[in-house]
Amino acid sequence: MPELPEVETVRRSLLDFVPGRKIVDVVVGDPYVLRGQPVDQFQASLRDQSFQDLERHGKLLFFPFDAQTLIVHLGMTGQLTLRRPDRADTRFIRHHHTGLQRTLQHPPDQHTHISLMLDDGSALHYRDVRKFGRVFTIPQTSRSEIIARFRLGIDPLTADFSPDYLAGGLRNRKAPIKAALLDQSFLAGLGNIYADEALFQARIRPGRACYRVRGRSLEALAQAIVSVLHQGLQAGGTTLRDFVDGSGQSGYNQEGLQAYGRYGQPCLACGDELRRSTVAGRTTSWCARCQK
DNA sequence: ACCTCGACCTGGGCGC
DNA sequence: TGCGCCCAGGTCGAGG
Repeated sequence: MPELPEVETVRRSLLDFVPGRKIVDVVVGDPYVLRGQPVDQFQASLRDQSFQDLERHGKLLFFPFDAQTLIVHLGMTGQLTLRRPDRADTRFIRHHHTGLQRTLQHPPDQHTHISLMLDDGSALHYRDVRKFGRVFTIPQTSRSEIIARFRLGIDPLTADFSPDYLAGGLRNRKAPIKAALLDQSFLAGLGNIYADEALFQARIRPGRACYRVRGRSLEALAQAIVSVLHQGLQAGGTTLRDFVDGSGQSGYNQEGLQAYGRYGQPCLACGDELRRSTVAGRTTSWCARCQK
C-alpha cells in the first residue's frame, strides 16, 4: 500500500493528536509483526512512555521516546490509525464502483495486531492483513543511525536529493532504471506506483538500463520523482484497496494516476494503448510511444 | 558487487 | 456456492 506519500500522510494525520499522549497499555494480537522481539520486552519498552514526535524517512516511520525508538513499517497492507473516544465507530463500507474500503474507525478485529492504549482513552491501532509490515522497538537511536541501520538511501523529498545524486547512482548500474527507483538503499520512498508514474512523466522506458539514462532525460527524471511524490502527498495518498491515514480517511491520488495500473487503457498523452510488462519483478504500465 | 527470483501472508476477483 | 488460479502500494535471503 504505502509508499512515501502514503506514509507521510499517515505521519501528518497522527501529528495532530498523538504527541503528548502517554501509552498506558500495550496490547499485542499477533506477535508476528514484532519480527522476533519478545512480546514482554516490546510491551515494557512502551508502557508509560509519552509520544514526542513522529518521524519518517522513505517508507519508514519512527517514533522517538526517552529510552526507546518505535519503528513502524507498513509493508503492503499496514494501517496505523487512531481510534478516538470522541468519535463514533463506523462500519466498513465497500464502494460499489472502486471497491475502496472506507471506515473512519472501528474496534480491533482479527487483523489488528498491535494496540497502544493512550491516556485520553484513544487507541493507536496497527492493522495489517498481509502482515508484511513490522512494528518493534529498538534502544533510543538517532535519525542518522536509523537510516544507516535500515540501509536507507536518500529520501527524494529532502534537500539531499539532486540530479547529481541520481546521476551518481545510475552511472554504474546496468539494471533497469525501474529497479534503481525501487531500490530503497538508493532512493528511499518510491514503490511500484510512483516509480511507474515518475518514469511515465519523465518519458523514460522502465526497462532502460540505468547507465543509459543521462542528460536531459535524467534531469527530467529527478524532477518527475519529486513531482509525483508531491502530487501524491497533496491528494492525501493513493488508495487502491485499503490505504487510510491516521484518521481512517482514504486518499484520492488514484484518480490522478497516469500510468500505474492503466495497462490496456489509452495513454493520456498520445492515446496508444499502455503496455503491461514485468520489470524488476513488478507489474509495470508504460507507453511504448511516449517512453524511450 | 550486482542481479533475479521465490518466499513471506491474506483476501478479492474471475472463470468454470 | 465452491474451487482453483491469478493478482496485489514491499522487502529479504538464497543462489547465479
